[in-house]
Amino acid sequence: MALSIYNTLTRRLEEFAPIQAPQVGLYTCGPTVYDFAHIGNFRAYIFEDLLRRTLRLQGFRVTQVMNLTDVDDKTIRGSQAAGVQLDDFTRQYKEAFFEDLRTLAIEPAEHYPAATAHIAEMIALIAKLLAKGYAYHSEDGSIYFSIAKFKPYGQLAHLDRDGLRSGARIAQDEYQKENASDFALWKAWQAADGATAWESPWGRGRPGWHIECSAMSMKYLGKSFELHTGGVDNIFPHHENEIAQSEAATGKPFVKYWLHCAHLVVDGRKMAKSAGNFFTLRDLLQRGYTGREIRYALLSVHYRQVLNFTFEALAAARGALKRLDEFAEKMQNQSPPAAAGREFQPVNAELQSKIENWVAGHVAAFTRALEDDLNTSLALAALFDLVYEGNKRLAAGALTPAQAHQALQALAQIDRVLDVQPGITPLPPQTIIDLAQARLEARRRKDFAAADRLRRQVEAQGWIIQDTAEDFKLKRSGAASS
RNA sequence: GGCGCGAUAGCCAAGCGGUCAGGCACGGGUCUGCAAAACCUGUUAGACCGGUUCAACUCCGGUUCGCGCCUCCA
Repeated sequence: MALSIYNTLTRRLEEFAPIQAPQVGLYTCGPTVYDFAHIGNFRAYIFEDLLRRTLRLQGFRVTQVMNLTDVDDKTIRGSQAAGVQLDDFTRQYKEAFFEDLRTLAIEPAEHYPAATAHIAEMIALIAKLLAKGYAYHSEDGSIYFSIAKFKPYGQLAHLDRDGLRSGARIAQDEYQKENASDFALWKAWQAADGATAWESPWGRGRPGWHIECSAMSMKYLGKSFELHTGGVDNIFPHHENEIAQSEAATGKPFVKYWLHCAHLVVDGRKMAKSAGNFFTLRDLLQRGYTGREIRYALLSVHYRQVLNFTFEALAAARGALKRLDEFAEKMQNQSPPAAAGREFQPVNAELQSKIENWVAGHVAAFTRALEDDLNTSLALAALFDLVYEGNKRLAAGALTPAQAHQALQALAQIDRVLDVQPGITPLPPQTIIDLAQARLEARRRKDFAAADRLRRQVEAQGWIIQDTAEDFKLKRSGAASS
């Protein structure tokens, strides 16, 4: 089965077919680096990570580009408020962004072009649009794109010009434009811009927002490429304008598949600083949640569904991961010693085929779910079916070491996409180990009162003792995670 | 007004015209000194009104409610 994805352009589920397999160009709209990114942003980046990993699993060679918007109204305003140069202001948020990506196990893209490093490319693109008659000068020296000149305008958002006009807000600089829906390619310098300005053939100024994505995506991925993604709010006007600029300039189709993820709400309401339900990744880490828990929570809902982010959902993610961790550990303990290092020898061909039937079936179901427009909810169900069946066999004493090893390999395969790293349990501090050891000794003396007291001490510090036949295991409890 | 999305059990969340989604939480049981984990087992569904059909949570129409976008918010 092939990968099918929902294309915003056609509003249909389509089979994914690259322009020139196995190469795939993927442009993902990145952050505006004026503040720490919030979990809504990360929902989009995790969706893009999922897409990227799924494509790679399918054997495609992905070249991903994620832009960094480091010049716009907000970054300029922020740098001025902070009293520092624009570069210095945005640098700290760029660094924070990459740190957050690592926390969430988001695979790095191949390119992270910054807008300020591509002014020349943008100027060249604008010059081309002027030369072809798609753009015009306004009185103040800005350059606007004329949507009236680009007939297919509205194809992505499925808006017609009447629809645009009737509901459009009145832009402050509307009097500068021929049409209220025209958008800026180049903004003439204003006093509010301070020192932030570049020379252009049309005087000092700075680029409009949309032009950076056209210029940079085509620079790194070519005039036509496969995939372009972002949040649903980007459909209009940002992506619509990108199409207009790019196709007007090149005369070629810009992007084959447009994918957009739905928004995230918190407690059923739109996330807003004023509503007190606004969270950055850092806020959540401070509250004791881990990157993998947040990653799991964001991954567990289909990308085109509005995701209701709650602390209850994070608790559920923690519980689900615990189940995966326990499973991975059991399978490790049951695996043949040799399997840790190298390939083991299956007992015989008949056994081998049985193993593949039950383990591989779940992996196939997982893959099939992803191929169905990245249906992670369904994919996770397949994963937990594997867990359930493995546990059941183990409890029945019917799980051979070879099968346990197969289950582990399946888990590893699935985790190439999920990357929640099941089975990696943190080492307890020595004080906890000492307490648990003391309890074991009390238990062996049958001094259960002392043993229970020691157990409670360990639990108070966020650890759980699990007795085994020989000694004990230590697990983090959900209550006091870090 | 325009474009679009949704309503499934205590919470989160899928597929499917008839047959177990899955996770979290909760009840009972097995196991355990007690636990934990695991297994067995149980409880709570398809907003509302019509229609199509032998059969609708699933298809069609309508109603209600909620949400997103409509010029620089992922």
